[in-house]
Amino acid sequence: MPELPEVETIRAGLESGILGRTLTGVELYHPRVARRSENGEHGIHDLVGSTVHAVVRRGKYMWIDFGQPLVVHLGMSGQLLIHDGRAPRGPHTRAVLDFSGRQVSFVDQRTFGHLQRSTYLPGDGHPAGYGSERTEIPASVAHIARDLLDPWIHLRDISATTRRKRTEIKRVMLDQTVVSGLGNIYCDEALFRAGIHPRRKASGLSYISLETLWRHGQDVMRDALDQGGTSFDALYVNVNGASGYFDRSLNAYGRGGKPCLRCGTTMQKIEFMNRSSTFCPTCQPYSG
DNA sequence: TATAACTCCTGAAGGC
DNA sequence: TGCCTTCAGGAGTTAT
Repeated sequence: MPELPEVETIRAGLESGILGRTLTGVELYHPRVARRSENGEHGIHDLVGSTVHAVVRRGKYMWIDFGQPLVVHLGMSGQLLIHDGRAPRGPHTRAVLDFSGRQVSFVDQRTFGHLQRSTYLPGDGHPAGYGSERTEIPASVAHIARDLLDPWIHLRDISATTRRKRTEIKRVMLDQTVVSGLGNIYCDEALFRAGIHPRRKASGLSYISLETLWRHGQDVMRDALDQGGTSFDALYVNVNGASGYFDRSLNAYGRGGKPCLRCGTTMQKIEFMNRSSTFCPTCQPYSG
C-alpha cells in the first residue's frame, strides 16, 4: 500500500519524467477518478496547455504544480506509470495524462485513489511540501499535517498534540491531521521499534516516549525510502513498474502468529479500526 | 468538539 | 470447477 516512502519514490520518478513538459491531453476512463475534483472532470481537462513547474508531496498526497495544483492521491492501490509513446491501457487504467507523447497512466485496481483539480491557499510561510519552495498549499490538502520527513516539523509540538488525545496511540498515528505519511504498515513498525503497545492511551505516554516513537517513525520511513518502498504484490510499483524491497525488512507488520525477531514470543494480530495490527506482547506490553 | 463507526471498492485467497 | 465469504485499508462522511 502506498505510504510516504512509496509516494516519495513515485514523486521523484514523476518529477524527473515530466518537469518542464506541457500537458497536451487528458483521458479519464472511470467516474470515480475525478469524484473529488473542483468542477469534476472539466477541472482536470482545463489544465491542458499548462506546464509542469514542480511535483510536490506532503505525506501521502502529491500534487503536480501547473500554476494551479492537480492533486494526486494513490489510495490503496494507485500507480503512476510513465511511458514514451502511447501507454498500453490495462483493465485498471483510470486516467492517462499526455505530455507531447510521453504518457503518465494512473492505474488503480481498488479505485480508492483520485485526481483532484484544486486551488492554492496561503500557507504558513514555509515550503508547503517536499519538491518545491512554493509556500501555497492546495485547498484539498490544507488539513493534512506536515509529515515526519518534513524539515519544518517539530517533534515536540506533535508530541504535545498527541498527549492531548484521549484515544489509543495508533489511532493518533493514523490521524493525518496530527502527522501525515504513516499508514498501517509503518505504524506497526514504529510501535515495534519503540516498544509501545498499539492500544496504549496517547495521553498516558511521556514526552520522551512519544519523541522516541516519532524518531523511530522517521527511521523506519528513511530505511524504506532507501529500499524503494514496501511491496507485497503488484499493487505498488514505481513509475517504471519496479517493486521496492522493504517488505524483506519488516519486523512487525504481517508477522502475526510468527515468533518475534527480538525475543521469540509469538506475535499477536488484533483487529484495529477495521484493519489489522500486529505487535509483540512481550516487547510491547500493554499498560494504561 | 472529539471520537468512533461506517462506507466506498476490487481482486486474491481459501473453504466448500 | 464454480460459487461464496473473508480480507486488505486510506480517508471522507456520518453517528454518538
